[in-house]
Amino acid sequence: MSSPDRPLENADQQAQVFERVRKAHQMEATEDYVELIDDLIRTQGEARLVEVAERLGISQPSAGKTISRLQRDGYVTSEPYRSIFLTDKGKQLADSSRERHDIVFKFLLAIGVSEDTAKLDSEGLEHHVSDETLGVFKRLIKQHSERQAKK
Amino acid sequence: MSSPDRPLENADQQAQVFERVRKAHQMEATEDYVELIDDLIRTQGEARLVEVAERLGISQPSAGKTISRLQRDGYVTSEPYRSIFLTDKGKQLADSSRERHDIVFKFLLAIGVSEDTAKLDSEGLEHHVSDETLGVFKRLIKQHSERQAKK
DNA sequence: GCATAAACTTAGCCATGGCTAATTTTTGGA
DNA sequence: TCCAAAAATTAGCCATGGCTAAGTTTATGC
Ligand SMILES: [Mn+2]
Ligand SMILES: [Mn+2]
Ligand SMILES: [Mn+2]
Ligand SMILES: [Mn+2]
Repeated sequence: MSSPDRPLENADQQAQVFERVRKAHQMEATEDYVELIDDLIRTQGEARLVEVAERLGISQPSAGKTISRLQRDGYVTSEPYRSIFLTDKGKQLADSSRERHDIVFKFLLAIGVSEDTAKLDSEGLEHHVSDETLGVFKRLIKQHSERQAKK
Repeated sequence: MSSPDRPLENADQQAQVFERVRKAHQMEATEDYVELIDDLIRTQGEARLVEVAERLGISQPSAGKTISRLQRDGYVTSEPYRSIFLTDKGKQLADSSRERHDIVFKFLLAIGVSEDTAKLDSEGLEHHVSDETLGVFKRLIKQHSERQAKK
């Protein structure tokens, strides 16, 4: 019942792979928050903590603590009891995160995954896709839409 | 410079998406550890903490603490100063994790991603791929290998 | 305009997963 | 055999990201 013998790869190389995943996870909350805050500002005119917490499915104090960290790290500004604003740095990260998220989502649709599943999977996948892979995704999205147009 | 107006989705739905990502992250360390431990047992005859830590790129105490948790949760057994063994539950998780990891890796190769990037990306992506998406990946891997054979 | 409700903050708890320094146990070579 | 090196453990630190309970501020509706 054993799989084919994969020889172990070099230990250092493998360590670098795991290190990269840890780095991605470090940025994950930041990316999801700024993307969500930007969405709320666009559609509601402002981003309130209560709405951020509700959409993330966590408590207000939990969301508030992370917002404080984002402020500390220069992604957002916010005065006590007021709504949340993105800094330039935060807006830039929101834009690039949304773009990447959209590409992953559309790619999943293009290869035949359902809307619901694509929405679920892309929320986690987006943070682990390299630029190289993203480029391949974009190419296949384009091919798919061209195929659709021709039909 | 604004993107097309995406209306906000339902808050509850969105919360469920994020909740699913949090669940996936809860399992992530467990899956990576049991997969690695299984690889070490297959190729080295045993899994030593020193090797687990080296390959994850973390300190021995950090790896040891997580191994304790895996033991507490029934994935591994290990006596003090001895090597690490997988329980049936751990072996099953290792097998299914490796299988999923391999599918993601081979899928990336099939769509034209380089070996190095596929190795990097698949280590993070694997934990966020649903069964539905995995099925699509498998289909496309098969199509690709058939195309290769025909050529 | 005032009372109540909603929003937010504060305080304090917990688990996970990193770390270093110091100690203990095991192992292997002279 | 025994001693030094390697492996593992213990202790104690930290950041992140969850939580609840309780208090404060702001907004709302009568
Ligand atoms: Mn996103
Ligand atoms: Mn996300
Ligand atoms: Mn894996
Ligand atoms: Mn992994």
